[in-house]
Amino acid sequence: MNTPRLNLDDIAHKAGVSRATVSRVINNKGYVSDDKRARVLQVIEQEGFAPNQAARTLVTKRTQNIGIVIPEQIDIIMDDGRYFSSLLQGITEVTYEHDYGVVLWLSHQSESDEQFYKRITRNRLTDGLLLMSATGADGLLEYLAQDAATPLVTLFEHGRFGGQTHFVTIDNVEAARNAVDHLLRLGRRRIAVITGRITHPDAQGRLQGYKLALAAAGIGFDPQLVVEGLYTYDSGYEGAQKLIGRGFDALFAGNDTSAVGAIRALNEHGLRVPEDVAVIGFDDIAGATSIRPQLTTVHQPVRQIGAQAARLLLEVIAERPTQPRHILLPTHLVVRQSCGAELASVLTPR
Amino acid sequence: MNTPRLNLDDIAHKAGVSRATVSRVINNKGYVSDDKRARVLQVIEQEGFAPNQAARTLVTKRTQNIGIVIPEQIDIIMDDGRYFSSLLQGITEVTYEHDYGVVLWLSHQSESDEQFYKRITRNRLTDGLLLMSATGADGLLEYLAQDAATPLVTLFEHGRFGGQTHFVTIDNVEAARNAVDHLLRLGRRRIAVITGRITHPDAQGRLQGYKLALAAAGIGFDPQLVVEGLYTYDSGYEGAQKLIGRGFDALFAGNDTSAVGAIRALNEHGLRVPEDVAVIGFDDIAGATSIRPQLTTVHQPVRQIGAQAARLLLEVIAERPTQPRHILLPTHLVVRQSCGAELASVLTPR
DNA sequence: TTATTTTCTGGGAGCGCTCCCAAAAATCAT
DNA sequence: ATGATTTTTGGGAGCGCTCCCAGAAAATAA
Repeated sequence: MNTPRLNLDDIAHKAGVSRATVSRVINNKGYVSDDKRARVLQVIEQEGFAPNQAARTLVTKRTQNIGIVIPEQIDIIMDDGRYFSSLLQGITEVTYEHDYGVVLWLSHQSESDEQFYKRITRNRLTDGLLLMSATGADGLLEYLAQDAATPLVTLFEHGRFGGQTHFVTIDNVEAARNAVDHLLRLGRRRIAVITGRITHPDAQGRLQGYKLALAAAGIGFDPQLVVEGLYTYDSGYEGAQKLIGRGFDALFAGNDTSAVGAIRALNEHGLRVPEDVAVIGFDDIAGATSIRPQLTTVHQPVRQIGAQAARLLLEVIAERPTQPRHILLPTHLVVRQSCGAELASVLTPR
Repeated sequence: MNTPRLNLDDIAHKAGVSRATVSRVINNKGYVSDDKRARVLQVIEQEGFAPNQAARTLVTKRTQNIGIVIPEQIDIIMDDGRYFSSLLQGITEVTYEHDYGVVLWLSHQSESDEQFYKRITRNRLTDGLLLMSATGADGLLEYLAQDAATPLVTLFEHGRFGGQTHFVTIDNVEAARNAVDHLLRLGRRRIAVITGRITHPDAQGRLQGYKLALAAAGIGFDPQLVVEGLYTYDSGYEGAQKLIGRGFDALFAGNDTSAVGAIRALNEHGLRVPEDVAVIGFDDIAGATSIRPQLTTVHQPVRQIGAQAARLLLEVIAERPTQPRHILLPTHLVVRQSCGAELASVLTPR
């Protein structure tokens, strides 16, 4: 039915050389004379030949694939469409360069972490895995992290197994320090925070950055101004409600979604943003520009995170390092309206 | 370094049978006595054995993978984060059941349609492809559609090669008919439309549904009330501007994004939504509930679209039908505020 | 020149599986 | 009982590749 595909022997025959020589040319290793190489390359080009990946995998034990593991609880993807596509673009940008394929693993409602883990792992379709961060995927991470045979890089630092795996994340401390610093420079002095779940390294880092900024400005830390949230709209809304009455002129939210919730609560209590309360969020989700006031927020270099993670994974696959590698990427503050920079006399450009 | 994985012979040996018998058990074909089958299954279970996929692929020529092809111009994904993840969940729901893997192909800025096509096609990592709809991916589709060796299903009907490929889409005619009918039942009589690019089957179908609804209500079709848009915010904004002055009391937008743009324009001209103009969008994007008034819109069964597409692809892989198969999925109208149903006396429940 | 090293080449084995085929065992028909 | 069928089993070939190894050819040294 289908024309059978050519194989190495066919190419070898057409080029008047042996199968082994063709293999050497394709893999660019071992000795092969210039004229034969040229001849082989020409035949390959002309026939549009590509070696059979399955046969290659069978002997080399390498699939030239990485897997992206997406636990069902893909919270952040839900918030922002561009997030996932940017990440994917970053990842494939690198896999493309290195001629790797990408396979996707989504967990399925009906399966346990263990089943999911086995499904991913058994068929050996991949040389390594990229685990998308998701709260609630701890069980899965545990399986994955303990399986030394499967190179693993996580996107963002993960709760329990945090430091033990390779990961790429953003510099949360610095990002938060910067954001809070911005508020301070705008003259705000009572800065409240709605954090993420505080067991999470991200949330911890952001809180620490907040403290550092205050300390640098000689302002005491007031635990009354810190509320733990969940990165959800509702937790932002409720967090702001708790804070009202404690007296604050600025709010640093753990993420944009909770910032939006908080702004809603503030407005309902007659507090204007940014006049009465300056607000800064985190993530720079797509919706950040469509709410009023437009949200000042910390922009994450999502595409680069993906690219770096892929790059790191390929390194791990090649080098099998024993020490965990961690990459921190810088963020930048996107100043819009909610921080009140436009109102203030002291402006921080850029 | 790594413990070598077990192979069929190992399992055969442990179970006291031959390799061929183990294969028969695993693939559930051919004769094998009950006791041997049981013995083999037990050993497989106990050893956590899974056959080497590469070796299987090598001989069967089947990869047990489908590919999802995502052209760079992933417009709709950008609009709505839930869209892509829902689609993916639908797809993987089916591949999971049928024990298929999913590999991802994103096009890369620097490569031509032809290069992308070859990259996807050469390595033969997949048994078939799912092409994500994207305006501007016509060139790619052309390559793919002409390659009879690669089973292809497109998500939504695609412009030029429209009917020639297998596809899954929604019933645009019916959806639009329904939406316009809703407006009519609310007493609106002058219903304007901002379409998508009219060369696109989706847009054509929606326009046709509009006409059918008008005809059924005995209302003449006024070409003055039809404006071609591009599914973008700006085109919605501009489309509404063009319409203003032509006299209309309702607007059916080609999608939510352009509906939002249109509402903006209407408001700027002092027209209230829904009091002066009732608006209905299409897609039910995540943001539809966060704008004011909340958008009445046509909800697409995204997850089902993904699932059906995957199912169809598996069928095509198995049966290689010569006639193109088309699946139309029903939509439903989500009544919120922008259509003014709350104001009207005549209400259509559901 | 011959001996030695370096470069180049092809044949063979084997990765782990499926599938074909022939033979053995069990079942049925006569 | 005997032969004809049906069920069950294992061995062998081969999918297309990489890699090892032995030998040929070319380059260099003596």
